[in-house]
Amino acid sequence: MTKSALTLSDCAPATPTEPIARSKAEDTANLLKAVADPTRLQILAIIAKSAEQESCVCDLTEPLGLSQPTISHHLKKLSDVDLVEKQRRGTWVWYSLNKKRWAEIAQLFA
Amino acid sequence: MTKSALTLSDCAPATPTEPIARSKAEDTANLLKAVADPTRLQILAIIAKSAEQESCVCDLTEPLGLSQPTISHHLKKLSDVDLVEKQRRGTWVWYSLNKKRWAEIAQLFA
DNA sequence: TTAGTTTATAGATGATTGTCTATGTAAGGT
DNA sequence: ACCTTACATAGACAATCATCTATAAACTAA
Repeated sequence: MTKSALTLSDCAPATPTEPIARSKAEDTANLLKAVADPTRLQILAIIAKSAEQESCVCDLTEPLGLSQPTISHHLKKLSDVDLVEKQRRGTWVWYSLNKKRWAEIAQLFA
Repeated sequence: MTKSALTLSDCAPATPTEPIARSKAEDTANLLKAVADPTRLQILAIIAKSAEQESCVCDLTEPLGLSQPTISHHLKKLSDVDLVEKQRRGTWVWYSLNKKRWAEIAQLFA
């Protein structure tokens, strides 16, 4: 069998290792769920486009037209799967992309 | 500004084109939602691994331990975003990957 | 300490989703 | 025609989720 373009082979349940494959599929799904939301895609795009490749919460509320707690909620989702990193500088918290994690997603579809 | 690794730039809301960027982000999110589910990841992996790179519904129910309607439901989700293609041969319906669509996802994270 | 600013958390709510059972539809065989 | 097999659709239900308002927490500056 030739190697397929799909790099999700381990998600397939071979009978003896079924629970392992399932939990791996769940991990991957959790990561993808974090990016499978229009608002979070916009957040990531804004961060990537911004001058220093980082944004604070207050930079995001106005362009996205959402409340501050909602933005914080989305950033937490992204942070929970390690797709963004946060850094406090004084009163502000700056969020930036974790490019390594981003590349891991790309690898899933390579 | 150098080109970033993020290829989702159009999701960022530049003030005058905000609704357009939003709808593009929604389209992308819909595509990603289709793969952001552990069962559907397993389905895709099983199809990719199988001999002729295609599976019928009945090939999936047992290894995944789910009912036939549930499998059909997931295949419809994948089919709705054009990630799998269906082909009826007699009583069976064979599902295969749409590799072009798969590559489009890869491109999002390139 | 007090006030002001920025971010996080808690709780509520309506919408979406993954799953099931029950039933319908399509195709093949007797 | 009838039965069987494979798949799709409809409806129900519990769980998850995106959003809001209200409030707490962290930090700065007088």
